[in-house]
Amino acid sequence: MTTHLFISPRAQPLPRWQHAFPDATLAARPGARRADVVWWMPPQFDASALDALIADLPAGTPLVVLSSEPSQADAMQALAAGARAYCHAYATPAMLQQVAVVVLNGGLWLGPELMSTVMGVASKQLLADVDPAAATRLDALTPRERAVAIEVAHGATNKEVARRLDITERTVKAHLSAVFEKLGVRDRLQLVLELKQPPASVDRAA
Amino acid sequence: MTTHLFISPRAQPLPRWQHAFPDATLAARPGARRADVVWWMPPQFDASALDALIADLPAGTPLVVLSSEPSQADAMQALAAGARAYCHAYATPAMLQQVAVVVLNGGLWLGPELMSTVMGVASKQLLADVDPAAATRLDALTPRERAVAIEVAHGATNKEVARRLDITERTVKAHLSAVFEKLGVRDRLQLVLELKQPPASVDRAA
DNA sequence: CTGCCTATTGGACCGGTGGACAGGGTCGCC
DNA sequence: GGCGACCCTGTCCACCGGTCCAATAGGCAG
Repeated sequence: MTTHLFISPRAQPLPRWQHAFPDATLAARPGARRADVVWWMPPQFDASALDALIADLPAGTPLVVLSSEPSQADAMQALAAGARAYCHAYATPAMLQQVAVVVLNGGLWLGPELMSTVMGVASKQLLADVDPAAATRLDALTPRERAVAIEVAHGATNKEVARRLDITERTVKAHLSAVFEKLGVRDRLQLVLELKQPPASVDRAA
Repeated sequence: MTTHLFISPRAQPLPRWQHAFPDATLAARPGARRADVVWWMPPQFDASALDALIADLPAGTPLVVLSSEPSQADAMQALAAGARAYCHAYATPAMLQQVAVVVLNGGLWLGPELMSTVMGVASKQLLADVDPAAATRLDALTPRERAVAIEVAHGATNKEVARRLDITERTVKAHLSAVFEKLGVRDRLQLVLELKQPPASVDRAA
């Protein structure tokens, strides 16, 4: 049985929530509650509150952000913070259940329009970003090392990498040390510079 | 009953496919077949073939791209073309079923690593549209702050910056804190990314 | 003169980082 | 079976990075 936790300042859960998930619990404020899916409906969108909420959630717990007035900007902030879905608070029970199914199975749910916007931008960016120079130098690395290197190249801390790759921070360090060694850089910052610089000029050509 | 169509050049379906979806049909070549979910496993990744395949699919039919050797670059191309999921061809039947559930409910399935990569990049890009703070540049800084920022952007440590500018390491920290604050970044790594990833212009008109 | 900004520095504090020891496991290859 | 990769985890420790608490001093606008 999957458990659902709705976090909302409102006194009563929306009827459609109960309709969709009769056994769901409701909390007025975020807490270190455990649940299979956490639904968050803030009175008004607050990025920092969302960050704090996600930080407190057990790793891997999917968060769905609900909004009575969805906006693209809010959705983006929600996704940036790590939410796995963003949808209308007054969506039909059937749709809420669909969303739950998606996030419970490791998916991302955004609704058609947002989805296409996100995918368009993301794929364009990543195609231009990961493909070119990086590949040539990264192929000396093992797949796992490469994954860590790419995360770091995007600015992630060890803790964040660990969370995203679902490994220990210690393991991240291990891979990272190997990466530094293989690429001949002294720290993560040099790694970023190495991967961002086009391969053209190898400055120690002297 | 949901119908599954596997498109693969191989003569026999993989056992795990049959295990996951006993009623699935197999086709060697793309065609205008109808199905609730289409799974495509190309002998090797081919972006144009993928485009053609998606064009022939009934609108709204989710496509899952399978790969026996997943790569981030291929995944990006698949997503750009409109695939709704990208996963390992030898994933467990349970995972394949999860993927099916996700895409059938309007979700996107990428696996944890790719997912975080995509979301990170996409949200950063889209937020830049919405949040002008992130687009702020060096001209908002005082001359001294700018000098420090540039040194750091070249990969210098605080100690190195201090030596080059002939000031105390402590002072470097002070300037840096101001820089972080003004540019809205959390640390030197984000600063480097901000300065390396230049144009604030997001050509999202398309 | 009175703020206000800028540049500079000090000390204390804490979390992030990277190296140096460890070890555990799986897999494929000889 | 051994041997070497790759992946994952652990502890200890020195160092770096960033923030918070200050303080001093010059320039500039009101």
